[in-house]
Amino acid sequence: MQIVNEHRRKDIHNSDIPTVCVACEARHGGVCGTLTPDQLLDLSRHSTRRSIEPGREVVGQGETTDSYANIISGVVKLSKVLADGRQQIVGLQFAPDFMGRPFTRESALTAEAAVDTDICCFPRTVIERLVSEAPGLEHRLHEQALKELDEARDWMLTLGRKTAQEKVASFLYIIATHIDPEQGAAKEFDLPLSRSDIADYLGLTIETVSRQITKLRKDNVIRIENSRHVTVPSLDRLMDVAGID
Amino acid sequence: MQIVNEHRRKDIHNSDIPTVCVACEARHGGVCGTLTPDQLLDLSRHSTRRSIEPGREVVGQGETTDSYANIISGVVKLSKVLADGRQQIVGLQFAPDFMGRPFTRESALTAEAAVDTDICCFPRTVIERLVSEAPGLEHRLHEQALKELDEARDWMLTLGRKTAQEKVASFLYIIATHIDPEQGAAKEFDLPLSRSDIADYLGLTIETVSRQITKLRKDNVIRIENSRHVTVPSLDRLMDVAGID
DNA sequence: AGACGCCTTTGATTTTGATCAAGTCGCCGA
DNA sequence: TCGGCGACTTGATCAAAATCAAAGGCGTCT
Repeated sequence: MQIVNEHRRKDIHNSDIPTVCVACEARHGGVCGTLTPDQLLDLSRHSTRRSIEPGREVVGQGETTDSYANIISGVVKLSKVLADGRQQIVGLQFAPDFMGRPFTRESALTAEAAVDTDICCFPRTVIERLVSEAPGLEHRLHEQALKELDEARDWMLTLGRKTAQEKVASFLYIIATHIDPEQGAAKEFDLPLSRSDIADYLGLTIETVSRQITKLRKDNVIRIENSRHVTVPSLDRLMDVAGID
Repeated sequence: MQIVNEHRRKDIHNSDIPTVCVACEARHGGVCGTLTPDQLLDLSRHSTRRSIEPGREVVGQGETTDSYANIISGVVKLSKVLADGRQQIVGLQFAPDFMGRPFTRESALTAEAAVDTDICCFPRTVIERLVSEAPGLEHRLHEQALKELDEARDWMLTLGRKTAQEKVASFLYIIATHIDPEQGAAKEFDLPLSRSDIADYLGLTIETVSRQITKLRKDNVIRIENSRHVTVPSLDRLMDVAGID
């Protein structure tokens, strides 16, 4: 595991106010704005940048989490497994999301990089101290939790009530709009997940995912190259197939 | 809709500190402890008690929510529907949960009483003012959001990866442990949901739910009277069938 | 280049749960 | 007491997705 942790004293000690983490030069998902310059400096001093290759586990289910992290780039899968190995991905986190589970030491999930991912970690003790000092930070974490809750509930509708075809289209829609949130235009992107991951996200098997992707291709809803690179000519068409109003 | 709103000045103006909402005599899911007596009085003055019969909608999907509520007794279903009418229950709220969606005016879901339910409502303006004054209240709301997020993700595993039998057993397990959280003992309770609601919660059809309940009965995992009253002789056995480790 | 391994696709068959279709049960009101 | 109605159950059949099985592509290592 590659650790990069360089604190640039020059940025900190000169007169301009830091608004960006000195360890990773990122804004930490909007948190920076909720902190005073001193608090940001405090946070930055304790932050550690890590690069994670696909498939590497960040936190295992049931392990103690002792850090929070901000995703600088990449995609992280959050998943749960049953005793017999059946697996369900319960959330995807994209930059610049926060990861971490406030106010509990046990992680109920496994977090794993889906593609090459850079994160910036902070010890929970530092975050919890800052939360007690800066109410704006708790508000920011609260908003993140509410966003994840909304996403989880949307996905429950997909898992419980949509057909395989609609599920796959819904997944492509999520990725397409995350990669490039602009409306209207044709979308082109690389899938951050393997067929196996997509199956675990959708509650399907690999074979069903593959067949449904083939069907979307044959129906000209999407184009595919190298099994990972996707073009969506019309997002409206995709939404229609996905059952999104 | 029945409105009960009686403010007992005697409780407020005598010397002892109020720790309980004067409108409904409840503790509002632990919120009371996060407020000063003055703030609690403020909240109580604006609170309104409502009784809701089963099936009545509290807030419709897409409607503006202008109040928060604390569930005094009963069960509330949170659900989402697709354009063609397919429905998914995305959460159940039991007393003394908080309901309401902080920091947004649009409700993405429908909230509906599953059984006779009493709630105590506060206007969002009051809650949001108190949040800005009392950081402990935001913390309390944050914890509620995290609890709902955990429950949603657990349920995603059920929806995506469990069989019909495991789903029904998982549902019974949730109800059993909510009604009576004590470990070990045999559980006996009335189902707060109809077969149709259970189906919408589990992503199944009524018929499948019915067949699986019949099977659990024949396998002596549960006993049933009047199709609503359930006895679970061994919670361990139920957990086993539900695939809960 | 060739061989191995992994991911993906495609095909044949089976299974699970959905759908269609009658019943049954309990409750309420005439 | 009898209908009638809604909620639930049960049975027969069907369809969607899982499973089993066999390729096909693509990158990498030798």
